[in-house]
Amino acid sequence: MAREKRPIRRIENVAARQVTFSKRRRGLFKKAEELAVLCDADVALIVFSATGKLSQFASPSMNHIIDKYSSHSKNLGKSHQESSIDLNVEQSKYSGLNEQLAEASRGLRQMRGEELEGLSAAELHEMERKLEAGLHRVLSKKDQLFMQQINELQRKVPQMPTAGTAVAADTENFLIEDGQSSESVMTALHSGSSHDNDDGSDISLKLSMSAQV
Amino acid sequence: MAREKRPIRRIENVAARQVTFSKRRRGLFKKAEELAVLCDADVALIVFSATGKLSQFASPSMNHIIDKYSSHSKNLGKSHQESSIDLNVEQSKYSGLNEQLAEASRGLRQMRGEELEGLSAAELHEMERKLEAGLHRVLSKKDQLFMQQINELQRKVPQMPTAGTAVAADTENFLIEDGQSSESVMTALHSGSSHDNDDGSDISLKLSMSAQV
DNA sequence: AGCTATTCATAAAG
DNA sequence: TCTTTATGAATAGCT
Repeated sequence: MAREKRPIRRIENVAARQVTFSKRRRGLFKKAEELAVLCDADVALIVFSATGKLSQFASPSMNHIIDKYSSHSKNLGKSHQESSIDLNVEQSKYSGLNEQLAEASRGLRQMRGEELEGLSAAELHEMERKLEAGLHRVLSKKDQLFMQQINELQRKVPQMPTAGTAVAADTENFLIEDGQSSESVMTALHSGSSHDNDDGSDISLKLSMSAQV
Repeated sequence: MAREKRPIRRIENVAARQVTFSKRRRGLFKKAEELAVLCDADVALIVFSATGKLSQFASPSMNHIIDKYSSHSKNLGKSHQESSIDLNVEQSKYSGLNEQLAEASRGLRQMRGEELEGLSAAELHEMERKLEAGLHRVLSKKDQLFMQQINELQRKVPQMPTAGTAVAADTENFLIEDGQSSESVMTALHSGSSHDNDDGSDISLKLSMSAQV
């Protein structure tokens, strides 16, 4: 779609392939979300680059859709039905807990900025307020911690001029730097960042019923 | 992309939504396949129409990619082995529900900036990063929402000078990546078509269970 | 990463 | 749904 039409076959040049991958992946994910939003469809997109990097998008959530997909394809023949029933029974026992957990997980995801699709401007504003409040407390706590450490060091090394300048406590030069996070807007589902699973403990079990007409 | 730009929000008119769904779904699948071929990537795309019809595309195969995805979603189990195997693992998870709920709740409280006492500077920094990321997404979403509303109003009131300079609502996907090596083969699978009678006949009730870790 | 020239995708209408 | 057409988007090749 540009200076020249590109035949649809594997791009041999590695650099060119990577560039094209980046550009097209972006476009693909954008269109996936547009389809989900415009047409009220459930969409899940998983992409592994040739080098193994994962990108994903899901609306409403990857787990939801994969579950739906699994149960959908099982209708095609397995004696899966019985285990399904068992599971449902099993599930009802815990539905109370499950709901609580689902709600907590949803709260966490929203705090992370995921799953924002359905929210109104007012609700978004409320989220913003909460996040800012939380951020403020975390920053305060961090400052406090640094201050403690600095004071402690100063006590140990009284020779050092207590210059207030040293206190600046540029709260930013610490080891963790993640720099790379992606830019932009949009609610996509994501997981697995480079050095830690954003809170790997996002477990949710939910019981849902929906009627689509 | 045509006679007029269509704002990216749910299409209310059922017939129009259906038409758009058909067109865009075709385009999306085409691009998904092109990405897989051109860039030697593993791609899985699952789409459920608003009426519950399934369409799918997968580069080596859906199972291959979902498995890869599952194991990629590191640590703790994945839940979607259903297509492959164990439902037993699922059950064993029930026993830990309480713990999981407790942990999720703790996560929420920490996101709110409570209970920060025990954390190290590095952990605080990480919390800060997460909160900022979440805040950024929320703000972006809010901007996006406003933009939509403004655009909508401007379309309704064309007399109004387009003063606002319709700032490009930079809508992008948020993808996060992770490394892992892999090889890829190519086998495309594609199925699905739509034929929904939005007359309100296609009714489906579903009961689903999902566990996200 | 940005920039165009082109090709592609698609909204509206038939 | 399929076709046509005008127009907005995506993107290949460069820098």
